[in-house]
Amino acid sequence: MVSFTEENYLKIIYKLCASGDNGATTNAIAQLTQTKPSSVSDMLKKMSDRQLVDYKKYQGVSLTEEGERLALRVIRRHRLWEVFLVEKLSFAWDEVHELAEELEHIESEQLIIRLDEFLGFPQFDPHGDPIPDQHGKITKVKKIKLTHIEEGLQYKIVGMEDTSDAFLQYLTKIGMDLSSKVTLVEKIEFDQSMVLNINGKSTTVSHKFTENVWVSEL
Amino acid sequence: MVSFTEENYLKIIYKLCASGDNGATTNAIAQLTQTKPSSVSDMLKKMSDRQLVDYKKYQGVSLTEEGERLALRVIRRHRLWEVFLVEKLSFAWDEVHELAEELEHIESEQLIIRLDEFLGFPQFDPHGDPIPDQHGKITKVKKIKLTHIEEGLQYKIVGMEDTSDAFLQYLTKIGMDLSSKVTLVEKIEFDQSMVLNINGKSTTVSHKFTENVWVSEL
DNA sequence: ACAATTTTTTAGGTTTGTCTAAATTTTAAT
DNA sequence: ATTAAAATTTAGACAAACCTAAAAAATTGT
Ligand SMILES: [Mn+2]
Ligand SMILES: [Mn+2]
Ligand SMILES: [Mn+2]
Ligand SMILES: [Mn+2]
Repeated sequence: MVSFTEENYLKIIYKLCASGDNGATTNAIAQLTQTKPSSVSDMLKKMSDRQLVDYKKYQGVSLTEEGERLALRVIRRHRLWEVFLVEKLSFAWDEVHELAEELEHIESEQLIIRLDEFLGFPQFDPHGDPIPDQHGKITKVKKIKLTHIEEGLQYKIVGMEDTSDAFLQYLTKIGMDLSSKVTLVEKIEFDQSMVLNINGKSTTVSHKFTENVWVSEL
Repeated sequence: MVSFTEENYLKIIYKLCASGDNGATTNAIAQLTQTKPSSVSDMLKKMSDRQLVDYKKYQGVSLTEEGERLALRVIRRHRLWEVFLVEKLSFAWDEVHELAEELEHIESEQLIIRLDEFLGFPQFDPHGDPIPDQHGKITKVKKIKLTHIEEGLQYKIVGMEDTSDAFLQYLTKIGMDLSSKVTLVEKIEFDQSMVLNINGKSTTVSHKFTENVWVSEL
């Protein structure tokens, strides 16, 4: 049996390891769990004893095979609940994260199998992130950061790096969402900001912004 | 903020007070929470400090107004989730209790409002129990125990006292469910067992059985 | 009324997950 | 190669919710 808290740690460690190539650091985990680094150290020791993570003092941490299996289960549940909330209960995509953060911990294989079926076996969540199947397998999509798009080509938004409410609300404000079509109008060398054409409308966005949006070529 | 555990206590105390007319006892609560009486004593003291219950040592316990408000919120959530699981995810009525026991603690007013709407504002849960509205108001139905039905009249099943899996499975086995139609064929004075006509089929049931089924006259 | 039994509470502990403050290790800067 | 700074871990505590064993209060039977 893996606790609520352990599930949150597993998910966070999974994500930190997936983005960077080396293990997750104590401080990074503390920030995402909203706890102190000392608490994280404690927890990592316990999870290491339980063989959920590979951990050597001062050396960062990564998931064991079992840990990764469990992490992917939580991610699957999180994203399926997000689809449910948006598709069935008509929540906006920027309102569902916190709720899914709780729902993901309901422990029942049957529940998730039936929810998946009820939703029509969705492949992606409302933020464009792939939903692992029952065996933890994820559909990989070829995607690049908005930062690196080229003039003359057409792109489709497929996901966001930052999924904070603030960011998602800003996206809504400038009329960008999943499957929006984008082309590069002009790249400003000075500060790497970009003038984009989003669904026909021209908008200027910062480098920080373009680093947080994933697109794929059409 | 009321914790997961407190919500379970509130619900249990509500139900114990609703059935019997005097307050809930420590032992009864311990049995339903699956804890020891000493743990219940501890918890009651804490909940009393927080003004969720009226509690005097050795005197049993009942809910304050605030406690009752919170209890009804949890009951509402529990029953709405049960409807969701049966109506939308096609679970059987005897499979949903444990799951709803977890889902009921997800904290979000909006979630429940939208779930209620999605389900079409149901009045009763899959076991025939009324669902409190947003303000905690419950639709009362005139109902009697199966034990007290009379010959010559027609009755409809409207709820169960015992909602354990064992009981619900037995009901399924003898072909009785919510809104089944029942008439009394014969009452055996010796042991108070009854021969019933359930949807046209004749079945004999014990006194213990009839004490656990609620019906209303048609 | 009084002893026996049952119910309830108190005392003292445990586990989980967190904290602050202090110590240690690693990394970065001279 | 030292030293300063940053990251991490340890030490010692705490709150929530539970436990067992023992004490106290309430109830029951005679
Ligand atoms: Mn979570
Ligand atoms: Mn998502
Ligand atoms: Mn519950
Ligand atoms: Mn029910």
